[in-house]
Amino acid sequence: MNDVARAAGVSMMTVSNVLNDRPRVGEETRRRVLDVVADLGYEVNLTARHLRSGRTDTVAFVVPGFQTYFDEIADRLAAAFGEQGRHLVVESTGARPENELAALSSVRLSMYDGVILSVVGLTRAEIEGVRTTAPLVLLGEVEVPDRFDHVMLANAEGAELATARMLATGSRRIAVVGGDSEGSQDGGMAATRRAGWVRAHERAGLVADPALVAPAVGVGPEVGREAVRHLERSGVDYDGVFALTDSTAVGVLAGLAEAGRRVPQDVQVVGFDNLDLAEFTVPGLTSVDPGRDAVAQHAARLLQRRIDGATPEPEHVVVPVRLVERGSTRASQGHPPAHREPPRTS
Amino acid sequence: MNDVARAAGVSMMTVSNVLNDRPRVGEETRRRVLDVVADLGYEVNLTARHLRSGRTDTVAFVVPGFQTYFDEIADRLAAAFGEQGRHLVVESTGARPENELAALSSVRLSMYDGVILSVVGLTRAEIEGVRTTAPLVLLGEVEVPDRFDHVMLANAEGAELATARMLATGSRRIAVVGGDSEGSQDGGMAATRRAGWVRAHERAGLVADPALVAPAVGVGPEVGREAVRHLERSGVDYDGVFALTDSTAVGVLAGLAEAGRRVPQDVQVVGFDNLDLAEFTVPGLTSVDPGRDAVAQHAARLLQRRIDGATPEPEHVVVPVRLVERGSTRASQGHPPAHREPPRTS
DNA sequence: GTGAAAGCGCTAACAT
DNA sequence: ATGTTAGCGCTTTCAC
Repeated sequence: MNDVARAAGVSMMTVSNVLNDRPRVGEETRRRVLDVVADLGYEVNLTARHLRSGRTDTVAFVVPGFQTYFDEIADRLAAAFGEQGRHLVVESTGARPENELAALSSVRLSMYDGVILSVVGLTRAEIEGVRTTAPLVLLGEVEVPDRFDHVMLANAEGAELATARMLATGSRRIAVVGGDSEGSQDGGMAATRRAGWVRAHERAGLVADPALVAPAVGVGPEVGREAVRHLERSGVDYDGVFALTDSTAVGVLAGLAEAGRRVPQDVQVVGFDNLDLAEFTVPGLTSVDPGRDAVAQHAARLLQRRIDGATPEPEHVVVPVRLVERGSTRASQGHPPAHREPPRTS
Repeated sequence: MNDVARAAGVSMMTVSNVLNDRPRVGEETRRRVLDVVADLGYEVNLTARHLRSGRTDTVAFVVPGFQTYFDEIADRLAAAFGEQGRHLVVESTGARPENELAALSSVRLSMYDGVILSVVGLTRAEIEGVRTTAPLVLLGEVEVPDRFDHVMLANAEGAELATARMLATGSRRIAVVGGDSEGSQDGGMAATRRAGWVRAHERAGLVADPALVAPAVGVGPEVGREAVRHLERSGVDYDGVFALTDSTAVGVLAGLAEAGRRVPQDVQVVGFDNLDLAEFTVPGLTSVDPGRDAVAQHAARLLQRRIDGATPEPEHVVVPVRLVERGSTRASQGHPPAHREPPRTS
């Protein structure tokens, strides 16, 4: 930068001003500086800028693993922050609580203008211990202390919706399949969604059979297929499956196919997340849509206001869910649902 | 850090030495410093360290989009670099060439100890213009100048393998479905894989029908489903589909299901990438396995030696592929294939 | 509209 | 084994 300044016959300060599009620079000076910059191929050192100004123009999205669900959110976040000239980087904790905690340390936080952390493994107490004033938004289906901004899904409601839907079209033995991410704590996503499954039964005057809860760890398709295999082996009677995530549901569909069960005639299936993929399974997967757009939008908004330096009341957003119906559930009689997609035509 | 030094009664340099696990510090001094650090809750400023030392302990993986294919590579890269105490961050270019170029600018490169860039949209000429000595490894199915390290797949061979497999079990009208990522250049992945499809026909003494090439842009499932719909509408005869990516193949399977075509009896399907998902489609998807482990391993290795400061001859690695057979292709007679997975049992 | 001085927090190099 | 000096490249502050 010194070189540029000298070559342009100005001070470093003027070069800095030009490069940052600051107003009080003469038009001619600006041209000259830019020419020299182009000539010399000069590029600012972002690290030095960061050290001096505290700004990185980069936001981190820290996820438990590189997965489709987070991909779809990351895309939206990247778009939101891109509009304001900020970069998004994605980091993975590998679902290890110690890495989640590390992401909350000032060390890592200081690398970014702000951080959006998807929490799965930390206890409330561990989060409680976090001392930071850096812009931070928590995402995820766990309890977090009041003083943090937090975006989560209406998990219980979604699970209830999914279960009720299958009950409404005749299923009476609905298995719950799937668990939490590996390394996650109790009281997280799985427990909450299972509670929704129970409540749907209660509301219908039925009793959910605990034998139909497949204990499992993990959110991937292996979990779904294994659970179905287990159900088949154990000879338990079932005519519906609520998969805690779409990814698991994909495994459930594979398991049912290999067992020769027809979907939805013999067994109805509903997932949770409404991944883009849900439209392309065979049959199409009825799924709880968590409003990913809303999740990303809220997260971006909450982080933005922290970055802007405001210290508002922390917000705890619960994003509403809806059910998107596809071929893995039987057509419901009478009142057509709001969001059934048009039937596929050849 | 100054505070820590003072409180511990030592100089900043000693604190720095302790924090960096450098050898020449007395055991007692080390204890005392660490105590004070814990007491004061001091944490190093990574930016300052970076500015001074030039080291960030962070490596970037720049991808065209947050997608399953790259997720699976990112996981492996994160593991590889994690072992050496480096962080991996993933950035997306949105498949926009200008962003790929930006990732290659010194500005961005200087943020990281090294960068692995997955190229889809840049022309050879554009890459040629890149002047950088920063540790950089290029990934992807495009031509790149000799002076860069580059890891790519055996695309043509894989496509040939896929096509030949369907020819061997009776398909004679094999459609090619899928395109390049949006924003990518000609001569990339799609062209190369289509060439493999042609060559497989030639080797079998057959002629590939250009009418069976579905012109398409994009690598997602929509592309696959739309292509099948188009084939059906146009009344073209076909009894096999080579999908350029597994993601597209998933859409193909959905399209075939909605058209009432049985897989593999009426139409065989082979994909490319062997995503984890391929094991869970209905039926299971026969797919070309690009050796993701090898891709990640080579990329990590090549980047590592650059980071280590070596300036070796650039390497151009072509990772070999193999075919993993599942239910979307008919059983081959006679010589059983090396990699057919065990049949699913209930 | 432009420049000079100061310093962000750390570490390399060289003392001691 | 520990301390001193200097400076990484930029921007903030204040003066002109």
